[in-house]
Amino acid sequence: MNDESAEATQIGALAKQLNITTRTIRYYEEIGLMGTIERREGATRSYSRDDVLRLKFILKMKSLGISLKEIQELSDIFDINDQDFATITPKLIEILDHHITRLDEKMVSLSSLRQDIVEYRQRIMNLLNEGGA
Amino acid sequence: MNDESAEATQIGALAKQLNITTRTIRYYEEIGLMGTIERREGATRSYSRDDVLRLKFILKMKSLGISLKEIQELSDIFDINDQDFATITPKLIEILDHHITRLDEKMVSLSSLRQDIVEYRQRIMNLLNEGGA
DNA sequence: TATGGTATTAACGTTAAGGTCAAGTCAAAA
DNA sequence: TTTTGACTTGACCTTAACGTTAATACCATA
Repeated sequence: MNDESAEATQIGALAKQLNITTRTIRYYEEIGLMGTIERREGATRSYSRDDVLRLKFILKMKSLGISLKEIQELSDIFDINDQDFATITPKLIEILDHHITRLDEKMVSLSSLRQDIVEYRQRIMNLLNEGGA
Repeated sequence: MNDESAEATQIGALAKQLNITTRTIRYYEEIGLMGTIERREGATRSYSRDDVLRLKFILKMKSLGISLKEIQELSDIFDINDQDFATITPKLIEILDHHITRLDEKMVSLSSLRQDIVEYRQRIMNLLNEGGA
């Protein structure tokens, strides 16, 4: 029960806590999303409180529909600036704004698609009625 | 210039006409979307007017966001009923309606996602302002 | 006859985000 | 001592809709 291990978590417990699989956590590390994770006795990953916060942040972004590739951009800034909140915030805002714009575009596109389908559906119904009359 | 070849098209010309690639046309045949295509001299595909109509229908469905898998359901009915319009129409309408429903759900979901992002964005801005004050 | 243009099939490559083995290590418990 | 349970890396599998390349064949033209 020393100060260091008191906070440190292993991958299995962390996965359970966040309701994801260990594969997912390792994958995020694999693609460079998690920075460097310390190893116990050189093998087992040991997650510090900061690591956990970072992972939670990644999951939060994901839940907002941000792709892992985009999260990587933020993650890079995390690495460079060592979690300086004021530094990453502008980039974060930028990404969120960009995403909002994309969502707006997507909704317009879906709405137009819906209209097309409804019209096509109507034409088919008309054809069917003409044929039956 | 006999009656049969007058209508028949080769794959390259057809692709150019519809602005898709030959690979796409062969792929549709590969996954059973196109039924059986006749071969000239046993090798080269020869597309009849009906084949072209069928391909155009597939592209129309695709442009409405219907997946190839869903189009297959219709295609199966095409094969069984030999292009009987009145027979495939109910299924077509059903698929279109289903798709409209899915679009509606998707739009609701995107809208809610947008709300989440806006709120998260706001919280970040607040944090930044508090930190700066 | 050589070249160019079209066609054919087969089969691997691509993207995203992990899932699913396989085979191995290591420590605690029975 | 053997088994269990957690961890490790590596590597192939998945979905959709084709793209791309390879190797081959046919036909017409210069």
